[in-house]
Amino acid sequence: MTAQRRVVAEVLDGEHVHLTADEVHARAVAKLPEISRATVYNTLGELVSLGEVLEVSTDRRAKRYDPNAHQPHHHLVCARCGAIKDVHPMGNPMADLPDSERFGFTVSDVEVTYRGICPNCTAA
Amino acid sequence: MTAQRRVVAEVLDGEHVHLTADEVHARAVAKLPEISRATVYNTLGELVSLGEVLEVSTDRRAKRYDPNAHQPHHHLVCARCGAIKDVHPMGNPMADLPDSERFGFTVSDVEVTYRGICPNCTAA
DNA sequence: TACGAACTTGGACGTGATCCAAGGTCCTCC
DNA sequence: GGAGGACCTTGGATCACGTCCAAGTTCGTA
Repeated sequence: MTAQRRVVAEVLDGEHVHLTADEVHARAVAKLPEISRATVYNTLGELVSLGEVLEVSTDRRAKRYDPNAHQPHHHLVCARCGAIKDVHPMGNPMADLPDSERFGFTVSDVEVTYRGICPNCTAA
Repeated sequence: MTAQRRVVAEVLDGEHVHLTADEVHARAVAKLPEISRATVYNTLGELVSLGEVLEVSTDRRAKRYDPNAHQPHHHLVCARCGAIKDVHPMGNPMADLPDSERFGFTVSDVEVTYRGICPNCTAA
Protein backbone atom coordinates (compact mmCIF):
# COMPACT_ATOMS: atom_id res chain seq x y z
CA MET A 1 0.00 0.00 0.00
CA THR A 2 1.83 3.05 -1.25
CA ALA A 3 0.94 6.70 -0.85
CA GLN A 4 -0.33 6.75 -4.43
CA ARG A 5 -2.72 3.88 -3.90
CA ARG A 6 -4.01 5.33 -0.70
CA VAL A 7 -4.79 8.57 -2.46
CA VAL A 8 -6.70 6.84 -5.25
CA ALA A 9 -8.68 4.81 -2.75
CA GLU A 10 -9.47 7.94 -0.76
CA VAL A 11 -10.71 9.76 -3.82
CA LEU A 12 -13.13 6.98 -4.63
CA ASP A 13 -14.18 6.51 -1.09
CA GLY A 14 -14.72 10.17 -0.40
CA GLU A 15 -17.30 10.86 -3.02
CA HIS A 16 -20.08 8.51 -3.82
CA VAL A 17 -20.31 9.56 -7.39
CA HIS A 18 -19.16 7.89 -10.56
CA LEU A 19 -15.87 9.43 -11.58
CA THR A 20 -13.96 8.90 -14.79
CA ALA A 21 -10.32 7.88 -14.60
CA ASP A 22 -9.36 11.41 -15.52
CA GLU A 23 -11.47 12.88 -12.77
CA VAL A 24 -9.94 10.46 -10.31
CA HIS A 25 -6.54 11.53 -11.55
CA ALA A 26 -7.38 15.21 -11.22
CA ARG A 27 -8.53 14.77 -7.63
CA ALA A 28 -5.60 12.57 -6.80
CA VAL A 29 -3.21 15.21 -8.12
CA ALA A 30 -4.80 17.71 -5.75
CA LYS A 31 -3.68 15.54 -2.86
CA LEU A 32 -0.41 14.24 -4.25
CA PRO A 33 0.80 16.45 -7.09
CA GLU A 34 3.25 14.12 -8.74
CA ILE A 35 0.98 11.10 -9.17
CA SER A 36 0.88 9.94 -12.76
CA ARG A 37 -1.98 8.87 -14.95
CA ALA A 38 -0.49 5.43 -15.41
CA THR A 39 -0.52 4.81 -11.68
CA VAL A 40 -4.12 5.89 -11.42
CA TYR A 41 -5.03 3.45 -14.18
CA ASN A 42 -3.01 0.68 -12.57
CA THR A 43 -4.59 1.23 -9.20
CA LEU A 44 -8.10 1.49 -10.56
CA GLY A 45 -7.49 -1.75 -12.45
CA GLU A 46 -6.42 -3.45 -9.26
CA LEU A 47 -9.33 -2.17 -7.26
CA VAL A 48 -11.62 -3.49 -9.97
CA SER A 49 -10.00 -6.92 -9.99
CA LEU A 50 -10.16 -7.03 -6.21
CA GLY A 51 -13.86 -6.37 -6.50
CA GLU A 52 -13.65 -3.17 -4.47
CA VAL A 53 -14.80 -0.96 -7.30
CA LEU A 54 -16.96 -1.50 -10.36
CA GLU A 55 -16.25 -0.35 -13.85
CA VAL A 56 -19.23 1.21 -15.58
CA SER A 57 -19.27 1.96 -19.28
CA THR A 58 -22.60 3.53 -19.94
CA ASP A 59 -21.58 5.50 -22.94
CA ARG A 60 -18.86 5.62 -25.50
CA ARG A 61 -16.96 8.15 -23.49
CA ALA A 62 -14.69 7.36 -20.57
CA LYS A 63 -15.27 4.45 -18.24
CA ARG A 64 -16.52 5.44 -14.84
CA TYR A 65 -15.66 3.88 -11.49
CA ASP A 66 -18.33 2.99 -9.00
CA PRO A 67 -17.23 2.62 -5.39
CA ASN A 68 -20.53 0.98 -4.49
CA ALA A 69 -19.37 -2.51 -5.42
CA HIS A 70 -20.79 -4.46 -2.53
CA GLN A 71 -24.45 -3.88 -3.12
CA PRO A 72 -26.01 -5.06 -6.38
CA HIS A 73 -27.59 -2.23 -8.31
CA HIS A 74 -28.18 -0.87 -11.77
CA HIS A 75 -27.79 2.53 -13.35
CA LEU A 76 -29.84 5.44 -14.54
CA VAL A 77 -27.93 7.63 -16.96
CA CYS A 78 -28.58 11.10 -18.31
CA ALA A 79 -28.31 10.89 -22.07
CA ARG A 80 -27.33 14.51 -22.24
CA CYS A 81 -24.74 15.16 -19.52
CA GLY A 82 -23.75 11.60 -18.61
CA ALA A 83 -24.69 11.85 -14.94
CA ILE A 84 -25.22 8.47 -13.33
CA LYS A 85 -27.46 7.41 -10.45
CA ASP A 86 -27.55 4.02 -8.79
CA VAL A 87 -31.01 2.46 -8.88
CA HIS A 88 -32.62 -0.69 -7.54
CA PRO A 89 -35.38 -1.84 -9.84
CA MET A 90 -37.82 -4.48 -8.67
CA GLY A 91 -37.86 -7.91 -10.20
CA ASN A 92 -35.09 -10.26 -11.16
CA PRO A 93 -34.02 -9.77 -14.76
CA MET A 94 -31.77 -12.81 -14.59
CA ALA A 95 -34.83 -15.01 -14.10
CA ASP A 96 -36.58 -13.30 -16.99
CA LEU A 97 -34.36 -14.84 -19.63
CA PRO A 98 -35.82 -18.24 -20.55
CA ASP A 99 -33.49 -21.12 -21.34
CA SER A 100 -34.72 -21.09 -24.90
CA GLU A 101 -33.20 -17.63 -25.25
CA ARG A 102 -29.79 -18.50 -23.87
CA PHE A 103 -28.35 -20.12 -26.99
CA GLY A 104 -26.10 -22.37 -24.98
CA PHE A 105 -24.38 -19.45 -23.26
CA THR A 106 -23.34 -19.72 -19.63
CA VAL A 107 -25.00 -16.51 -18.47
CA SER A 108 -23.35 -15.02 -15.43
CA ASP A 109 -24.40 -11.44 -15.19
CA VAL A 110 -27.04 -8.95 -16.20
CA GLU A 111 -26.81 -5.22 -16.40
CA VAL A 112 -29.79 -2.91 -16.65
CA THR A 113 -29.27 0.64 -17.82
CA TYR A 114 -32.08 3.18 -17.78
CA ARG A 115 -31.62 6.22 -19.96
CA GLY A 116 -33.31 9.56 -19.77
CA ILE A 117 -32.77 13.24 -19.13
CA CYS A 118 -31.87 14.46 -15.68
CA PRO A 119 -33.68 17.36 -14.00
CA ASN A 120 -30.77 19.72 -14.57
CA CYS A 121 -30.67 19.05 -18.29
CA THR A 122 -34.46 19.21 -18.56
CA ALA A 123 -34.38 22.65 -16.99
CA ALA A 124 -31.55 23.91 -19.20
CA MET B 1 -29.44 8.23 -52.03
CA THR B 2 -25.98 7.74 -53.47
CA ALA B 3 -24.27 4.54 -54.48
CA GLN B 4 -22.23 4.64 -51.28
CA ARG B 5 -25.28 4.83 -49.06
CA ARG B 6 -27.01 2.08 -50.90
CA VAL B 7 -24.02 -0.17 -50.39
CA VAL B 8 -23.90 0.50 -46.65
CA ALA B 9 -27.62 -0.16 -46.35
CA GLU B 10 -27.25 -3.40 -48.30
CA VAL B 11 -24.43 -4.61 -46.11
CA LEU B 12 -26.51 -4.13 -42.99
CA ASP B 13 -29.63 -5.53 -44.54
CA GLY B 14 -27.91 -8.57 -45.95
CA GLU B 15 -26.61 -10.01 -42.73
CA HIS B 16 -28.54 -10.06 -39.56
CA VAL B 17 -25.52 -9.94 -37.37
CA HIS B 18 -24.02 -7.12 -35.37
CA LEU B 19 -21.18 -5.65 -37.38
CA THR B 20 -18.64 -3.09 -36.28
CA ALA B 21 -18.15 0.02 -38.38
CA ASP B 22 -14.92 -1.47 -39.66
CA GLU B 23 -16.61 -4.68 -40.67
CA VAL B 24 -19.29 -2.70 -42.46
CA HIS B 25 -16.56 -0.79 -44.21
CA ALA B 26 -14.73 -3.96 -45.22
CA ARG B 27 -17.88 -5.45 -46.74
CA ALA B 28 -18.80 -2.21 -48.39
CA VAL B 29 -15.36 -2.02 -49.99
CA ALA B 30 -15.96 -5.45 -51.47
CA LYS B 31 -18.91 -4.04 -53.36
CA LEU B 32 -17.64 -0.56 -54.06
CA PRO B 33 -13.86 -0.44 -53.72
CA GLU B 34 -13.35 3.27 -53.34
CA ILE B 35 -15.79 3.92 -50.51
CA SER B 36 -14.11 5.65 -47.59
CA ARG B 37 -14.32 5.02 -43.88
CA ALA B 38 -15.62 8.52 -43.29
CA THR B 39 -18.57 7.88 -45.57
CA VAL B 40 -19.37 4.64 -43.82
CA TYR B 41 -19.35 6.47 -40.49
CA ASN B 42 -21.51 9.24 -41.90
CA THR B 43 -24.02 6.85 -43.36
CA LEU B 44 -24.19 4.70 -40.27
CA GLY B 45 -24.75 7.85 -38.24
CA GLU B 46 -27.62 8.82 -40.46
CA LEU B 47 -29.22 5.41 -40.39
CA VAL B 48 -29.04 5.55 -36.62
CA SER B 49 -30.64 8.97 -36.43
CA LEU B 50 -33.36 7.86 -38.83
CA GLY B 51 -34.03 5.00 -36.48
CA GLU B 52 -33.32 2.37 -39.12
CA VAL B 53 -30.37 0.89 -37.28
CA LEU B 54 -29.40 0.69 -33.63
CA GLU B 55 -26.02 1.38 -32.14
CA VAL B 56 -24.91 -1.17 -29.59
CA SER B 57 -21.90 -0.60 -27.35
CA THR B 58 -21.65 -3.71 -25.30
CA ASP B 59 -17.97 -3.51 -24.70
CA ARG B 60 -15.18 -1.03 -24.72
CA ARG B 61 -14.20 -2.07 -28.21
CA ALA B 62 -15.93 -0.91 -31.36
CA LYS B 63 -19.59 0.05 -31.53
CA ARG B 64 -21.74 -2.45 -33.35
CA TYR B 65 -24.71 -1.77 -35.59
CA ASP B 66 -27.93 -3.69 -35.24
CA PRO B 67 -30.23 -3.74 -38.26
CA ASN B 68 -33.07 -5.15 -36.15
CA ALA B 69 -34.27 -1.72 -35.05
CA HIS B 70 -37.99 -2.19 -35.41
CA GLN B 71 -38.51 -4.89 -32.86
CA PRO B 72 -37.66 -4.21 -29.24
CA HIS B 73 -35.09 -6.60 -27.88
CA HIS B 74 -32.09 -6.84 -25.63
CA HIS B 75 -28.67 -8.41 -25.95
CA LEU B 76 -26.72 -11.39 -24.74
CA VAL B 77 -22.99 -10.86 -25.09
CA CYS B 78 -20.07 -13.24 -24.90
CA ALA B 79 -17.58 -11.74 -22.49
CA ARG B 80 -14.76 -13.54 -24.21
CA CYS B 81 -15.24 -13.14 -27.97
CA GLY B 82 -17.78 -10.33 -28.07
CA ALA B 83 -20.44 -12.26 -30.00
CA ILE B 84 -23.91 -10.77 -29.63
CA LYS B 85 -27.33 -12.41 -29.74
CA ASP B 86 -30.69 -10.68 -29.67
CA VAL B 87 -32.86 -11.86 -26.80
CA HIS B 88 -36.39 -11.22 -25.60
CA PRO B 89 -36.59 -11.54 -21.83
CA MET B 90 -39.96 -11.70 -20.15
CA GLY B 91 -41.20 -8.91 -17.96
CA ASN B 92 -41.10 -5.19 -18.41
CA PRO B 93 -38.01 -3.67 -16.87
CA MET B 94 -39.32 -0.17 -17.51
CA ALA B 95 -42.19 -0.83 -15.11
CA ASP B 96 -39.75 -2.20 -12.55
CA LEU B 97 -38.23 1.17 -11.78
CA PRO B 98 -40.35 2.83 -9.12
CA ASP B 99 -40.92 6.58 -9.23
CA SER B 100 -38.98 6.93 -6.03
CA GLU B 101 -35.91 5.69 -7.89
CA ARG B 102 -36.19 8.04 -10.84
CA PHE B 103 -34.68 11.11 -9.20
CA GLY B 104 -36.69 13.46 -11.37
CA PHE B 105 -35.28 12.01 -14.59
CA THR B 106 -37.50 11.67 -17.64
CA VAL B 107 -36.75 8.03 -18.29
CA SER B 108 -37.20 7.10 -21.91
CA ASP B 109 -35.40 3.88 -22.49
CA VAL B 110 -34.03 0.79 -20.82
CA GLU B 111 -31.35 -1.54 -22.01
CA VAL B 112 -30.73 -4.99 -20.60
CA THR B 113 -27.43 -6.70 -21.32
CA TYR B 114 -26.82 -10.29 -20.31
CA ARG B 115 -23.21 -11.38 -20.17
CA GLY B 116 -21.77 -14.84 -20.28
CA ILE B 117 -19.63 -17.20 -22.28
CA CYS B 118 -20.83 -18.55 -25.60
CA PRO B 119 -20.74 -22.26 -26.47
CA ASN B 120 -17.76 -21.77 -28.80
CA CYS B 121 -15.68 -20.10 -26.14
CA THR B 122 -16.76 -22.61 -23.50
CA ALA B 123 -15.52 -25.41 -25.74
CA ALA B 124 -12.22 -23.71 -26.54
C1' DT C 1 25.07 -1.84 3.08
C1' DA C 2 23.63 -4.71 -0.78
C1' DC C 3 20.08 -6.92 -3.12
C1' DG C 4 15.74 -7.85 -5.25
C1' DA C 5 10.87 -7.23 -5.61
C1' DA C 6 7.36 -4.31 -6.40
C1' DC C 7 5.75 0.20 -7.61
C1' DT C 8 5.78 4.58 -10.18
C1' DT C 9 6.75 7.57 -13.94
C1' DG C 10 6.11 9.86 -18.35
C1' DG C 11 6.15 9.35 -22.83
C1' DA C 12 5.14 6.48 -26.83
C1' DC C 13 1.76 3.88 -28.94
C1' DG C 14 -2.87 1.73 -30.48
C1' DT C 15 -7.62 1.83 -31.51
C1' DG C 16 -11.89 3.66 -32.67
C1' DA C 17 -14.14 7.63 -33.93
C1' DT C 18 -14.63 12.32 -35.62
C1' DC C 19 -13.31 16.50 -38.04
C1' DC C 20 -12.23 19.19 -41.95
C1' DA C 21 -10.83 21.25 -46.28
C1' DA C 22 -10.89 20.05 -50.89
C1' DG C 23 -12.99 18.06 -54.63
C1' DG C 24 -16.91 15.70 -57.00
C1' DT C 25 -21.77 14.92 -58.43
C1' DC C 26 -26.15 16.25 -59.51
C1' DC C 27 -30.19 19.23 -59.72
C1' DT C 28 -32.33 23.57 -60.94
C1' DC C 29 -33.06 27.60 -63.29
C1' DC C 30 -31.99 30.76 -66.74
C1' DG D 1 -26.18 24.07 -72.67
C1' DG D 2 -24.04 26.45 -68.76
C1' DA D 3 -23.71 28.71 -64.16
C1' DG D 4 -24.66 28.28 -59.46
C1' DG D 5 -25.44 25.92 -55.39
C1' DA D 6 -26.64 22.10 -52.37
C1' DC D 7 -25.15 18.04 -50.86
C1' DC D 8 -22.03 14.11 -50.69
C1' DT D 9 -17.52 11.86 -50.56
C1' DT D 10 -12.69 11.55 -49.72
C1' DG D 11 -8.49 10.74 -47.11
C1' DG D 12 -5.63 12.49 -44.04
C1' DA D 13 -5.23 14.91 -39.63
C1' DT D 14 -6.71 14.93 -35.16
C1' DC D 15 -8.87 13.60 -30.80
C1' DA D 16 -10.00 10.84 -26.69
C1' DC D 17 -9.19 7.17 -23.93
C1' DG D 18 -6.60 3.59 -22.60
C1' DT D 19 -2.45 0.58 -22.52
C1' DC D 20 2.38 -0.49 -22.80
C1' DC D 21 7.12 -0.16 -21.65
C1' DA D 22 11.82 0.88 -20.24
C1' DA D 23 13.94 3.29 -16.79
C1' DG D 24 14.08 4.98 -12.28
C1' DT D 25 12.57 4.83 -7.31
C1' DT D 26 11.29 2.93 -2.89
C1' DC D 27 11.24 -0.34 0.57
C1' DG D 28 11.87 -4.61 3.13
C1' DT D 29 15.18 -8.19 4.29
C1' DA D 30 19.45 -9.98 5.58
